[in-house]
Amino acid sequence: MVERVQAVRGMNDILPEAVPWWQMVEATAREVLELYGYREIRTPLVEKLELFARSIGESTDIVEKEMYAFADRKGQWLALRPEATASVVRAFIEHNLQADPLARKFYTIGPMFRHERPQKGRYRQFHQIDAEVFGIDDPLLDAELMVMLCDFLERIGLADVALHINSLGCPACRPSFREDLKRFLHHRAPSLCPDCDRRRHVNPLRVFDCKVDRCREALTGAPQLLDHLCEDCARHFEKVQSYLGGLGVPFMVDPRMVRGLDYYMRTTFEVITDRLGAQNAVGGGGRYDGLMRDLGGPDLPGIGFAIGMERLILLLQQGRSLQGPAPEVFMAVLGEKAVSEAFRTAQALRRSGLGVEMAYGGGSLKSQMRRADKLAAAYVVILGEEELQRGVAVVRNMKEKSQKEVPLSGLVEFFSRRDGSSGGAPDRAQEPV
RNA sequence: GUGGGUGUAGCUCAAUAGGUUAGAGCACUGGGUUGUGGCCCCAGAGGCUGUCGGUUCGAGUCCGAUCACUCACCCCA
Repeated sequence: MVERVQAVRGMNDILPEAVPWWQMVEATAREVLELYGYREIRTPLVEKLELFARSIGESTDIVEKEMYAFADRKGQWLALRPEATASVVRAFIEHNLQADPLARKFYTIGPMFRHERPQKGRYRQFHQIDAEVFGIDDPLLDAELMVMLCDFLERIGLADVALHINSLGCPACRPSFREDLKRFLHHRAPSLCPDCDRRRHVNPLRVFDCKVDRCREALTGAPQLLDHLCEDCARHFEKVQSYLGGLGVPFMVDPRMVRGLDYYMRTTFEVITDRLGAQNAVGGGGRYDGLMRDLGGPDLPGIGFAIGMERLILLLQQGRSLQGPAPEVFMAVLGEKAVSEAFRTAQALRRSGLGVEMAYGGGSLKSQMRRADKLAAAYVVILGEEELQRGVAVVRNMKEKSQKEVPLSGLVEFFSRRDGSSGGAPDRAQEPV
């Protein structure tokens, strides 16, 4: 037997059955984000490796061991994007978009790549909905961004998720806190897990979200980031909270939430679920005011988030199904002579805007009816030689189980008259059978 | 990268302590009066038991390797 080529590990096919979910999520994302003034931008999947090393951080796991990096035919180091922010910032700088007063809020939807061991909710090619805003440091925007995220999640029908927020401080206050924390961790070093013992040198803040009990205990009495915020950061964070509170958006301050990309500062946030096993973050983001400058652009503040579409859809699918498009009309044909006329009729109906499926290869009327039923067609148009001679067709309403004869020349009109209510793809989530 | 679990029909699963021709449900195809769907009944098709090697008279079953899937660590969306 011939050996079969399989898909690359961790990279999934999205089959027609699942596509309605993806389309629903994407359409809702576009609708909601544009309501808040975001405009779509599309950047390449491949960038120079350097872009990610400089933005995400050389010592982060993503850059150190998870990137799909390769040299092209001319020896230039490239990488498949592991996230979207760096690319959007790059594009903003490259096209000098700060000159365009309309270009401040962006979104992009597409695949990202990280070479991790796949597991539930974590794949090597995965998809994100990503939003970024440049040039606004008003805490009102931080709040609006989170409100928008919650608004979106609510509209697609995701209820039981929690918004966690934190502030990571800024270059004015974080370094001194970092030193305090380092000193503290130095004393507790013997009781830390090996990972954290390493982390306390490289990225001490990350010790906070270690899940090992030992480490959690060792951290009691540790200096708190939120107590060390400078005046500006403290005021900023306070305003964010008060704006959120003002709209009645439930949130939780989580001082342990530290994010894994180096560029984050001040406001960070995550949307958490307890229904996805280990991968509990459905979406997350934060402020990155120094990033654009570090990438050689103007010194503009930035903030953004990313939503993991696979995780989102896993949650939405739990116990529910979403129906795909069904044809309005199924053309059933009897006898060779009727085929051409049926084909012509189907084409005329399609041009009038109806979805039409045909009985290819003929078969008994019974089998054709069965197929129409499986496809969930609203109507079956039956054309046999007998009807053909009289210039009519039988139109059967599958739901009503009623049928009548309609002149072939009047078919398009017949369907256009009852258009509006019956037409269109059913797009509603349904309970399982 | 590290550990655990699982690979039998398109899907979900069976197959007594190794023992003849590997079964069932769903799905699929055809039929149950001539040209009418869902329910029901009948029939049919569909598998080198992930792959390679080993033990044995004999392997779906035991052993090893490999690949894949899966869960967890790690990391993150």
